[in-house]
Amino acid sequence: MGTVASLDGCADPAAHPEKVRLATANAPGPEELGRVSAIFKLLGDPTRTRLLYALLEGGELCVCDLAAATGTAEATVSQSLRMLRASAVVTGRRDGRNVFYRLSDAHVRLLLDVTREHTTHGTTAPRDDVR
Amino acid sequence: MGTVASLDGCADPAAHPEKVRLATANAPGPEELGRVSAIFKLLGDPTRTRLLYALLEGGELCVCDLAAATGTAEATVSQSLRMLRASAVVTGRRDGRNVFYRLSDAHVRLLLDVTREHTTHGTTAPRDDVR
DNA sequence: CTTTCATCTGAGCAGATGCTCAGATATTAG
DNA sequence: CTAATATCTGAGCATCTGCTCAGATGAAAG
Repeated sequence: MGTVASLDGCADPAAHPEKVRLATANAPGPEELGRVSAIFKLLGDPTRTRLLYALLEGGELCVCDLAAATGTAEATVSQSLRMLRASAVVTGRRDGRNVFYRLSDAHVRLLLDVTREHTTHGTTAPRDDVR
Repeated sequence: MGTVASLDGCADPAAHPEKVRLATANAPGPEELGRVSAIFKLLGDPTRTRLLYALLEGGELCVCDLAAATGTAEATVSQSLRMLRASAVVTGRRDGRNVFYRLSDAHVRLLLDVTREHTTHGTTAPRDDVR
């Protein structure tokens, strides 16, 4: 049989065991993967995305400012911010009766920038060119 | 009345109209925002996240390889890839009976890298330190 | 042509998600 | 103290989402 490196065909478990092993070995473990996809899921809701871009542009805003800037009910904003805060996407700072929120760190800003650029002049044209 | 720049209090529509205007002006429009959050939503499902990190590490894999590498049914993998392809997150290339997928561009790789780093040694410790 | 294999697709269902509403909590003003 | 304001929270519901299953499609082999 020999160990032919690259042969197509997809039986047993997989066609390219080496690559598969490489992928499984270096990929994030279950827990880390959970955290990562949780972050993305948070950014994946339009309401929360709106809030985050408002913070990206506005710098630091309180709940009612965010509500006004995004056209969202304050209760909704508050709940959204709670989730974002729980995953350290945003950070809250209390000042009197207001709580001011901002993006937590440069990572988050980078994510927002990169993705916006990707969709703007990216490869984002909906395609289905495989077949 | 004068134009006092920064006064707390949150009536009328907002407490800090200037920042609000800044945020609303520079933020992505409805359509762009839809595309952006759609991208994030795609990355926010654990199954799809797994697939993407497998591609990030493995380079280029066919459907059955991805199924094996991620422990996911092939039908599920195929459907996930269809969504990812529709938003140009991955790209498919047919070779014989196999279809090989890879991450579309550097933007996607950057997103995966940045987020993984963010969760690893990031500010990601779940906190609720506002109150 | 028929068979085989890899991939794709549609339907149906269990589970998750976000918004709204009403009320609680916290902080400052009088 | 009480009143007022900003933010937070829990419950309920309408909606969406992803997985599974069965069958279709496309490409190569006999």
